[in-house]
Amino acid sequence: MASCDPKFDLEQVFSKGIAMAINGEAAKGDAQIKASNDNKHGDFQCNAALAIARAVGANPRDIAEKILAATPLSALGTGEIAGPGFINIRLSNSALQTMLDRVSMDDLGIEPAPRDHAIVIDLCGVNVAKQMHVGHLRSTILGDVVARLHERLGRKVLRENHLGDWGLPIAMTMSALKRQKRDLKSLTLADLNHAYRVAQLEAATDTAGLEAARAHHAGPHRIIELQTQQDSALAAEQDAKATLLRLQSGDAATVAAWQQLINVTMMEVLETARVLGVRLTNEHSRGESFYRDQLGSTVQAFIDKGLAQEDQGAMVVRFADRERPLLIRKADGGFLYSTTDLAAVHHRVGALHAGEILYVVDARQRDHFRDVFDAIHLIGWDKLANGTQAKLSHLAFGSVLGTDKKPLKTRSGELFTLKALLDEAIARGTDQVKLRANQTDSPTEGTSDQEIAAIGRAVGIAAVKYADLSGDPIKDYVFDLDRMIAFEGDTGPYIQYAHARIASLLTKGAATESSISNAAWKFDHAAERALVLAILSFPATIKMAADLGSPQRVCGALHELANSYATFYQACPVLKAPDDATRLARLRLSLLTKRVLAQGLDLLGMDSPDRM
RNA sequence: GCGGCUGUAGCUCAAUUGGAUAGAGCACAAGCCUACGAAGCUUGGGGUUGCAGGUUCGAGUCCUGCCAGCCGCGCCA
Repeated sequence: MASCDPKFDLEQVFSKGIAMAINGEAAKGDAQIKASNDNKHGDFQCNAALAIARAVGANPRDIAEKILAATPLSALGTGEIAGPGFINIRLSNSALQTMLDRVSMDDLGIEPAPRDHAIVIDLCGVNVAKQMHVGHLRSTILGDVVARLHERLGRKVLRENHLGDWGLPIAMTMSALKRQKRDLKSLTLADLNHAYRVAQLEAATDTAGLEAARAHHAGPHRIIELQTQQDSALAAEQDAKATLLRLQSGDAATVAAWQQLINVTMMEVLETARVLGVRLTNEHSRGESFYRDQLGSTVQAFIDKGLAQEDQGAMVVRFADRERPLLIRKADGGFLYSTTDLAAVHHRVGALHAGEILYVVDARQRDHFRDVFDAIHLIGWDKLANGTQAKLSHLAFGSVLGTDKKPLKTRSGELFTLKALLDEAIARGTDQVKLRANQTDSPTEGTSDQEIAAIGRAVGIAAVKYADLSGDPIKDYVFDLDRMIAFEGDTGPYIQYAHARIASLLTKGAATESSISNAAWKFDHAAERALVLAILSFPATIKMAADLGSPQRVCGALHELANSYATFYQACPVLKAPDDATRLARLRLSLLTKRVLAQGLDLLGMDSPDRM
C-alpha cells in the first residue's frame, strides 16, 4: 500500500540514491530528510550531502550532485541543489494526490504497529483521603494521552492507577477520624482531606522547638506548651501505629473503615476523570495494598541473590556507580514505597506480561525511579518469558508552581483544587458559548440550554487540557487560571473552532457525500498546498509523539493544521468557488481536514463539537 | 558536598533531536465581516537563545567551565 508520508517516501528513495552514489561507511547514515521551514526552499530538503562530504573530504555540492543524479525521485517530485549542499525537494501534484488518497482512507493513514507485549502506563497516582489538586492533572491527562496514542497505534495498553492506599498516613487519617467520632458513611473527600491534614499536624513533633526553648531558657509556660504538644503528638502517633497494625492484621472493623475511605476517594477521582474525559475507571485502579503480601518475598529475593545487604539494621541495595543505595526494608522490619514499586514491576512484567512500563510521575522522583529500575535490572525482573527485556521508563513532568514560583504545596493548593479549576473552566466556556448563541445570525442561535451546557463543558475542558499538554512536560509552570482557561490563540478551543467552522461549511455545502469524496484533488493556491502538507504530516507526528511520549507534538501539529485551514478559509472561497470542480475539491479538502482535526482532538482527549 | 532539571521576544511557550533569515500565542500598533462562523485572518515593531570558551562547513541543540533559579540525596509516600 502506498504511503501517505512524504518524509518517509523521500527517505526511502534518497537512501537508495545515497547507497548508489557513495561508497563505504559514509553512505550508512540516514538521509536526513526534513520539512523545509521556508517554502522558498521547497517542501522538504535532504541534508545528507553535507555530512557525507565531511566524512569523505569532498565538496558537499559535488556530493549533492551525485546523490541527486542517483536518486529515483521523479515519481515524487523534483530536486534542486542550493546553498552549501542542501537538496531542496518540491513534491509533484500527482505524488501529493496519491498520498491524499491514502490519508483519506478510514484509518487516516495512521497504520497500526502492534507489538507482542502490552505497555503499562502508570498514571494519576492519587492518595486515599487526599484531595486532587492541579498537580494530579498532569499525571492523569499526560498518561491518558500517551495511552490513547499507543492504543491508536494498535498497542495493548494497561492503565494502572497506583493508588496510595496503604501505610501510616492512611492509618493516621483513620485514627484521627475515629477520635473525632466521625461517621464514615457520610464523609466526603474534602472531609477526609481535612482529617488527613489534622492528622499530619498532630503528628508533627516539634522536638527542635522544645530543645530550642530549653536552651534559650524560655518561660515555663512555653516549655510546658511544647511538651504537651509533643506528648499529644506521640499519643497520636501511637494510636496511628496501632491502627496500622489492626489494618495489617486484617481486623474486620478496621478493614471496613479503610475500604470506606477508599470508596469515598475513588468516587471523586472517577468523577473527576469523567469530567476530564480521561479513560480511567475502577478496573484501572490497583493500589499499593495489592502488593502487601509480596513485599516480604520481594526483599527476600534480593537477599537470596546477594543483591541486598544489611546496613544499620535496614536492608539496602547498592549500585556500582553511585553512593546512594536503595532502601527496601526499614530497620523495624517495615517496608517502603520502593519495596512496593519493585513488587509492582515484578507483577507487571511477570503476570501482566508488560513489554514496557511507563511511569507518568513527578520529576522529583527521578532518582527514585533510576534506583528502582537499576535494582530491577540487577535482579533480572525485567526479563519477559520469551527472554526479551521490558523497557522501563519515567515520563517525568515538572511541578505546578504558585505565583510566588514556589511549588504549589498543600496549603496554597487548598485554594485551588482540581475540581474548582474544572468548574471554573466549564463555567467560562459555557459563558462564551451562551454569548454567541444570544447573537442573532450566529450559527448557534437558539441552541438549547442542554446543548449549550455540553458544548461549554467541551470547550472549557479542552482549554485546560491543551494548556497543560502543549508544552514540554519536564518544565515547571506557574499556575495561572487565565492562561489555563484561554479560548483565543494557540488553545484547544482554537482547534475546536476550526473543526466547527468546517462542520458548518459542510452542512451548508449541500453536496452529497459521494460527490465530495469522489471529487478530484486540486490545490493550486499556496494556501491549499500548505494545508495539504499539514494534513500529510499528521500520521508521522502521531507515531513520533507516541514513541517519545510527547503530546505537545500532537498539539503543535494540530495547531499548524487548524492555522493552515484558517488561512485557506480566508483566502479560498469554498461554497462560492469559481467553478464546480474547485468547489468540490475544496469541500473534499475541508472534509479531510475536519476528520484529521477530530482524530487529533480525540487523541488529546478533547471533544470536537460541530457547533460552538 | 554530590547528583539532576531549567534558563529563548515585555509575559507564557515552540523549534521535527546538528541545518539556511530562531517561530507561535498573549500584550502593543494598523487593517479585514452586503464571500462560506471575527473563538478568525493579514501586516508591523519586538532576540547577543543566562555568560565565556570549544567541536563543526553549520550550534538554541553537542563538549568544558562559570552564573542564576528550582528539585533530589538510607529508614515518609
